[in-house]
Amino acid sequence: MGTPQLTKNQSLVMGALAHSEGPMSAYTILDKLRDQGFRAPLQVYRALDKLLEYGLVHRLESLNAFVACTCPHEHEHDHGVTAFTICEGCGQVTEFHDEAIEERLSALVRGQSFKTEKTTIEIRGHCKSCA
Amino acid sequence: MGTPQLTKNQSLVMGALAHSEGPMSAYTILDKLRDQGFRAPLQVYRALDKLLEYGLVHRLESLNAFVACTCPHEHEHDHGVTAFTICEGCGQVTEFHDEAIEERLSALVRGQSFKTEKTTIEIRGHCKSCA
DNA sequence: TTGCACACGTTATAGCATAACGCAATTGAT
DNA sequence: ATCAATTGCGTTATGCTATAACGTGTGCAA
Ligand SMILES: [Zn+2]
Ligand SMILES: [Zn+2]
Ligand SMILES: [Zn+2]
Ligand SMILES: [Zn+2]
Repeated sequence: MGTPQLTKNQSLVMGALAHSEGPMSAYTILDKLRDQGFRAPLQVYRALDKLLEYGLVHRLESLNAFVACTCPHEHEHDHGVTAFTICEGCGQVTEFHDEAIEERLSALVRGQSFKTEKTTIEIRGHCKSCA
Repeated sequence: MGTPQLTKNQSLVMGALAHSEGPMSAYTILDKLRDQGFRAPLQVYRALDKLLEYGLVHRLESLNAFVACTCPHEHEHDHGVTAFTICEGCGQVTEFHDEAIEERLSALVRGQSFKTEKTTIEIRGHCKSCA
């Protein structure tokens, strides 16, 4: 299955994230959308749940925040393991993917007979400009 | 250098984590330590900050929880990148380290001229018993 | 003695996330 | 068409996670 038509709330949240420079918390999104009628956190969280499910948005666990997916290709397939660099200086987040890491992690985890459902890789530090 | 003598609060928090089967949130730790005189979250968070700094404890970003480090060796050196498998069924957390992943990530990040300060790798899924 | 660093205690507040209720619109049988 | 199931939506209330800001006491060095 691909991505279904987004509902109004989902589109608004997606738009807010897509036009944002960096990651946003759910409450920041809420504040951005008050003028479009948003009143309560659940409106944001429910939209985010769907967008995460569709793979249009990623959650940054170490930030309790969300970013629009920056994958170039269409979102009609699982894009395996996603990793992020997160600059503590300017807040810039860069998404990247790597087969080698994915396979190495997969092998290690197989050794534990562990069944992976979701992998989080987040690298905090400073980007080139903020070094 | 190395790990200084722990204060009373730090020892209590460390003990609670070391004797726990799985990860604990700061508030769960607080509840476990009420009988030893803990009254407020900050008592826990301040101790955790130090224990994290000394490398005796790890924070699980995807759980907002903490675990005692299970590294076999002494804690007198940085143990590079730490990764975890986290079972959604039984809560079991397994810490592991891998040079190959560390170097691959390091190379990828160097390509962005990014300076790493902290790396988070957490794999959620189900362990052998909970498959 | 004075100043500093550090741990500690307490109260209050900020920030993140979900439970539980009810309603409305959609879909897809029967 | 009708009914049931699903899904999205709005609202209120609540719970969980983390830190700000203040003051105290202790140990140690200048
Ligand atoms: Zn992506
Ligand atoms: Zn930067
Ligand atoms: Zn460790
Ligand atoms: Zn398990």
